[in-house]
Amino acid sequence: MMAAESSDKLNVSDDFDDEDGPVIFKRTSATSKKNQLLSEVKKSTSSLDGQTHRKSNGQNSGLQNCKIIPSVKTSPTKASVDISKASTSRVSSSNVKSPVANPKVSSSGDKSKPFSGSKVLSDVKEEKPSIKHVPRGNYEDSDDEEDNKPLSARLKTNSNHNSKAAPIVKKPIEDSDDDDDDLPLSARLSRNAGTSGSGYDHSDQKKPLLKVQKSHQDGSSTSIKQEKLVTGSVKRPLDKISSLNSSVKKPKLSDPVSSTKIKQVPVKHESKVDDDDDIPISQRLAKSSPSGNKSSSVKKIEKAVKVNKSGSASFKKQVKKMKKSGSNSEYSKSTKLLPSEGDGQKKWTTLVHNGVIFPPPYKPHGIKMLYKGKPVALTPEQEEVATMFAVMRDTDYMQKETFKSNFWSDWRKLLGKNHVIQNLEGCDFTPIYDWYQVEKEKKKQMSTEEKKALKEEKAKQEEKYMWAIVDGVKEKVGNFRVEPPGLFRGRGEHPKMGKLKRRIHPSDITINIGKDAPIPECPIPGEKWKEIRHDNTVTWLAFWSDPINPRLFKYVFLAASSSLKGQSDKEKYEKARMLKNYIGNIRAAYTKNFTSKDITRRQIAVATYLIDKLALRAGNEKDDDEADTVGCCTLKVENVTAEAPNKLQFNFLGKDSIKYENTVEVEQQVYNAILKFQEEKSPGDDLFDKLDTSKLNAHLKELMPGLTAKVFRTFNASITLDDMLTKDTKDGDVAEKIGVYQTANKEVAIICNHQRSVSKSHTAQMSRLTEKIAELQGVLKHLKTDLDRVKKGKPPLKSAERKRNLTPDALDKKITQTKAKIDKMQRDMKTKEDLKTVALGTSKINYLDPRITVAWCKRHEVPIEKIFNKSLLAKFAWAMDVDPGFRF
DNA sequence: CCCTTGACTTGGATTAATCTTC
DNA sequence: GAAGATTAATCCAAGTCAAGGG
Repeated sequence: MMAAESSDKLNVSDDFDDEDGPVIFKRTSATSKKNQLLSEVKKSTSSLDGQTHRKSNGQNSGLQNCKIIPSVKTSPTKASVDISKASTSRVSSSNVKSPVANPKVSSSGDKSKPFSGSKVLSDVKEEKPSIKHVPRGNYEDSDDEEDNKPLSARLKTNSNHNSKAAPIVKKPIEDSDDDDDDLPLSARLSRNAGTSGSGYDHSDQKKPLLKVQKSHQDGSSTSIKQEKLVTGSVKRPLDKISSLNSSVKKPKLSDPVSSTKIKQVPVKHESKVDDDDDIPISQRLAKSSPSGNKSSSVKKIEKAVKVNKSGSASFKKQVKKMKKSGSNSEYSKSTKLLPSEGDGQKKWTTLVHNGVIFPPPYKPHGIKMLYKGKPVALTPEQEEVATMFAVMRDTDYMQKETFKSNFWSDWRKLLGKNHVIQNLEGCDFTPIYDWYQVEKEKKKQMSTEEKKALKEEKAKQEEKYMWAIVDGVKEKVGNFRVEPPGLFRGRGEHPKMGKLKRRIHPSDITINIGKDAPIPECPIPGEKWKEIRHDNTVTWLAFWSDPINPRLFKYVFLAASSSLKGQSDKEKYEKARMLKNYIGNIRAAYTKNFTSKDITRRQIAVATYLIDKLALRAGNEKDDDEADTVGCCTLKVENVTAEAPNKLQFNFLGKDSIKYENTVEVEQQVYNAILKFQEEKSPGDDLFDKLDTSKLNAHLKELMPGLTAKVFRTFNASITLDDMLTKDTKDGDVAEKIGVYQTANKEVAIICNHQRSVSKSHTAQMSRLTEKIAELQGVLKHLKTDLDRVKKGKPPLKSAERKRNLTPDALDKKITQTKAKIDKMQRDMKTKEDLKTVALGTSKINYLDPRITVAWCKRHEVPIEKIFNKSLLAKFAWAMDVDPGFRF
């Protein structure tokens, strides 16, 4: 077997690896092309580049993409693309300007700090502004600058909305009265007045935010000079393009694609929704919705497709072939179809991959567990499950009755009714547990060489599953390993915890692959796949149904670094940025509805307010066989406690059963509305009884194309980061700047309630640090004494080990050093304590527009690697060449 | 509409790899 | 160089939201 396998492997890898043809970095979209072109050129140019670690295999174009891309190139593509949708906002705008800006900026940049910053900004903005359709155009600049307004001012504005807001505006606000609209709502109103429960104290953190009032300009100015260094030139195409593609997806209403079609849609909405007011804001605001769809043409047929260095001839050939036939024909076809159709749903043209890999079969260990003190022989199947349980002895699932009883019920099915083992209480798994500990120890004791060899062996086996070729580009596959059997570990009080998650076989798996691609060989001899599909409207490569909940599926997708994922990631952020242009009106609209007589409207208004201000999740309904957690729409009466005069105390379990505790000051009308919603209800009743996520999102969509509840979280997180970085970054060394970044990151994590459990060793670590500090303080004291004595001509105190005679100067220096060391330790200790329950990673991965970070790094000469690790760099390859002046 | 299905994003914990320290 | 700490990668559960069917 082994032999056979390995040989297979070899072949495969060969396939991927050979050739050398032009290395293709990206997939065939317009974007990628450009990148490719330039990549070579730029290579050494940009500093970023230099720093990034390039992968040897080249496949990871990501980094390389960062390079500069000639903006020019893009236009052609675009132009063609847009024809039909010329009207769409984003698209058109993008074509036009941006490229220009940079150069000038850089030149002026050096000196005039204050201004340079704004210049940069302006170009950036230009992107949007130019677009006529886009709601409110260039105000961004001003906005940015004004975020600094004192809280009070903002608050005021905010409240003002009531009166003024009323009519929804027809056009995108030119009057941007509230410049601070862009700010997260939280910033505007003093948020947590109270304290937050156990978690962390929100109040502290926010305050700083509010307080700061300096101007942003300095920040940007400095950055500018950098631009040259870093990027070298003007680019930005990526951005634009992205915007092009971005909104597309499932455009439905918003999809500008077919302008004709679209028109009708709006109308419909109007009548439907607003009663009092009139037209849905969205219509008014955005007359033409954004989104350009990437026309099929864009996709174009990349003939040149080759896998980077890999790809055996045969493989390659296949690919090529497919491409031709497939994409070409499709392409032409699609163009003819209705505009919207074409690519609308199409996610890829050719797709080649090798399927999935299965966990090894169970190897019985033969250790006998005890039942009522006596050894019991188990069949391998029974033993396997017993072992899963035995091994979990140290986890706290063992204290949960649900876990144990679910386990027992499933295990008993394997044992059979008449088995000697009649109950779990009589079972003693210790022998198995001990055996497992020994195995673990053995593994740990292996020499480094052995470990390495083992690792390599595994890598070799998996190599062929790690990659897929999508439209001719080699991309990493995210999770190609089928989940091994185990006991289900639900979070929180999950009713199904402890149930046996059975082994998955090939016959459970559906493979999705290109029509012309070879069907992956089933890795388990004698078995076969459940089904083969060729569905290019989805991105999954394989799926099986979840053994715990058969209504759900487990999918195999491409990795985050793939351009398919990157593209949608970018679209997500573009949508959130779009919200920035609508948020003023949205706030005005919901504020007005706080007092609507229509209770549904009022609930929608209040819910939207909470989502905006607190970044709550939407809150879909859940089944009884899931943990009982809530989001905004599913909040219960008991989850919100009113505290006169205008505070609300939230306390509930959110996603993953993470506790959300927060007390915030809210608009008086919101406070009143909540009281009203709670009237005559029991604690367990729904607070928003007239609402659910689909109604809420349907409403949001009327306010802005594509808007849904989750967009607010992205928006809130990213705008907060952008704002804090701009405000708080000062001149200083890199470490200080990174500190600013971390502070902002932490703020975002707190807003999003991203928590982590404190590590077991936390307390120990803290006390160790305390000890060390005390020790150093002792040293310091001695040094001081010595210094005094030396000055008086006396010899230092004996202390043998301690230094011999030192000059006063030397002692002085030592004292200073020691003090610094103590200081640093104390600071480290504080941040450690502060962050013990805060998870910074989640927001970095999912909520913070990487372009904010990249642009900031460029402006402030912070190496991007200090902020993004390798996988983040790969994931955010699409953001690397952002203009240094980029603002969210 | 409402409910179910399907597909994709988000998220904390676990595990593996790497860096620090004594 | 091993123990400890940190960080990165992996794992897989748990959300969000669109769409389809009745």
